[in-house]
Amino acid sequence: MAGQHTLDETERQVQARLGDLKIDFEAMAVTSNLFRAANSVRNYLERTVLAEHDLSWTAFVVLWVVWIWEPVESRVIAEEGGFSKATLTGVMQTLEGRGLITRTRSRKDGRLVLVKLTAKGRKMMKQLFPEFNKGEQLAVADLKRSDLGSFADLLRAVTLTADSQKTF
Amino acid sequence: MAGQHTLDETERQVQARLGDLKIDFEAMAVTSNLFRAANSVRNYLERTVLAEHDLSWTAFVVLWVVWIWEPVESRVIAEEGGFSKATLTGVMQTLEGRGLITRTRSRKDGRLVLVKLTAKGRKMMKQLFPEFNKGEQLAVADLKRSDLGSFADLLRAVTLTADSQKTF
DNA sequence: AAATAATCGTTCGGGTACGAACAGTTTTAA
DNA sequence: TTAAAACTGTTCGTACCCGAACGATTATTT
Repeated sequence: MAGQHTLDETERQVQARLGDLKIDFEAMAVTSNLFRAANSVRNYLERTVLAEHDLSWTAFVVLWVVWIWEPVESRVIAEEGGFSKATLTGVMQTLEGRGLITRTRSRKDGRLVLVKLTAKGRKMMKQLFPEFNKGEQLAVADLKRSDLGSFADLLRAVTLTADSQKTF
Repeated sequence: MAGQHTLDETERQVQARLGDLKIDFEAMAVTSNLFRAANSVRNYLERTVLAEHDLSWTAFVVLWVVWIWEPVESRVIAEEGGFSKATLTGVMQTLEGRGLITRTRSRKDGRLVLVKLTAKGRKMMKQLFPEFNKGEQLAVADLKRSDLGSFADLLRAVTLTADSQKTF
């Protein structure tokens, strides 16, 4: 994954293909490294912690959100997890089939579906999350501890900016 | 996407479910915001720039790598783009069907497949990439320009750390 | 109260996404 | 040089992943 080409070389190639068109290479470096980093951490966690429990990334995110906020409506899970309602339906069918969550239609509002963990699901998360957090710790292990706060702030700022562009 | 729950509230809920088990909340904040940010930027770019050209995220990444480094071997594209060879095969079949790339077996090494853009593919990228870069610019528009360099460095460090954990 | 609009979760179709198994090619060992 | 090992890209099976269209429910308008 860690590209074998240098940043300089890449910039030269881009410029060669675009003539003297102005490109913002700093923005490009940030976003491309953002995707690389997210991909690497995700792959690492999927192949280690999550694989042991036979969970996909999205399945884990769903379980996590439900674990923290149950009972919780489907739309909240989708919004909190950053994927579509369509995706969520499929993943929840899998999780329900494995006996990790339950879905019940809300009595107050017939449009809503309330999601909860089963006892089995709660037991899994209680064991799984500390392992997952160990993996998160490893992923940032080479960073200066004092940088973590501002790093998270920068990431939050990017999220806010991108999300605000959503509706235009 | 931007979670409606505060960070403090989330931490309290996690701790309530784990008793006094030690959790690294700083690492958690970094990684969860990393995924949020990557997701938001990706969704934004997919819905705007890429949708206009009817391209998926991965399809764009493939085109980009080929555009810069053609002729390039399949394995390099997969490594550079951060996805599996199996995924790549499917995406390239789509792109070949749309007449954007060509695949030819290497004469020097019969195992390799060399990928190039067609004239149509090159024309598309020449128009598309500047638009894409405009989107990247927007995604980091609210950040201080002077922070971009160290931000990219932090992201690179996370990638290196996570990738080095890959083989254990 | 009746028509209209908004919201929610599901379904559908097509395109990723991955690990594992595979066949073909090249390299290495013996 | 022949057998074993390593490597590359494809196929297979299963599970996401999304936008669009849909039916059901609730809210808003008039």
